[in-house]
Amino acid sequence: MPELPEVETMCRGIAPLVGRKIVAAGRLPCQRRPIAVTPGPAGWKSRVVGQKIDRIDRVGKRVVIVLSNQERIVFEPRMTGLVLMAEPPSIEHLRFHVDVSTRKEPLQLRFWDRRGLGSVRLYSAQEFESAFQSGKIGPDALAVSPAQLKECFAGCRQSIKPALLDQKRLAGVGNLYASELLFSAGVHPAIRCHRLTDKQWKAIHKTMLKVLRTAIRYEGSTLGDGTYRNALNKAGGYQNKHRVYNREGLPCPVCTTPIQRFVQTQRATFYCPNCQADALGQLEEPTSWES
DNA sequence: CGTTCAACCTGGGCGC
DNA sequence: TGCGCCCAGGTTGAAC
Repeated sequence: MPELPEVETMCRGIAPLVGRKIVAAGRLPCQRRPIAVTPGPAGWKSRVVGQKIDRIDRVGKRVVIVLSNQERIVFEPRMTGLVLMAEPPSIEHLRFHVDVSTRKEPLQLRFWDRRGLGSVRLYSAQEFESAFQSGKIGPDALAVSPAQLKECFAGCRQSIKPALLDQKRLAGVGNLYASELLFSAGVHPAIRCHRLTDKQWKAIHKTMLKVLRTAIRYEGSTLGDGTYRNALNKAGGYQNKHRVYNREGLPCPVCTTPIQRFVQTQRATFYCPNCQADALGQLEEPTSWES
């Protein structure tokens, strides 16, 4: 679930931890398969306890805790992981925690993950540098200029929607926001990158920033299963603003044409066949993306 | 090299 | 009520 807006909300939610000192860290006993923690919990204590939290960064869809010794704790929520300071939705899915000291009362930083596809990893400064250097992950979706955005997809012949999900090209956009931003840009999700006009790239850039920033303001999207929560275990609000995602058959908010759903590289895509029509004839294979 | 697909997991929703 | 199947915000690595 968590895409850029949700992960950004997690980062902002745990900002009160900055400047405080870690007093304990470890994987909690869990009846489920334990979350992937690298290195093993035993190796954590000597490297983490006593360190101050200098800063909290976001790298694409990951939360990065920067410690005073320059090591990094990286939370990768994947589909259902949550970074919490509040009580978790259910205790049996709580798989990792860090206790952080404070003058008044202790705070806890927890990683909760229902499906357990996420991970927690501790990196040395050097390991972090090489793991997230350019080439391994693209520039952040909120930080690119229109020209840089186009450059991210230079030479790409893939359809735009699945291409937007490629974190090596551009970091942060996921399945939900890809559909939403292409709708706002009026661009058909199956048009191949190399056929997009400069005007369309500019529209994609503009609507990408707008959609992501607005979603951050609403603290992300909590879908029907209610899994996504901010750091204080509160649901987001952007799901009420979705214009095409999960709205198959419902009227387009602009033209009332029924929203359509189809599958691209195993992921659901939602779009309006009227607002995102192939007006410029850029779809070379008109039937390949159907059904 | 690009793309396709199964796999990693849990649980909600649906049809029968 | 229950069972089986399909679906889900992401990512990886193997197989074409």
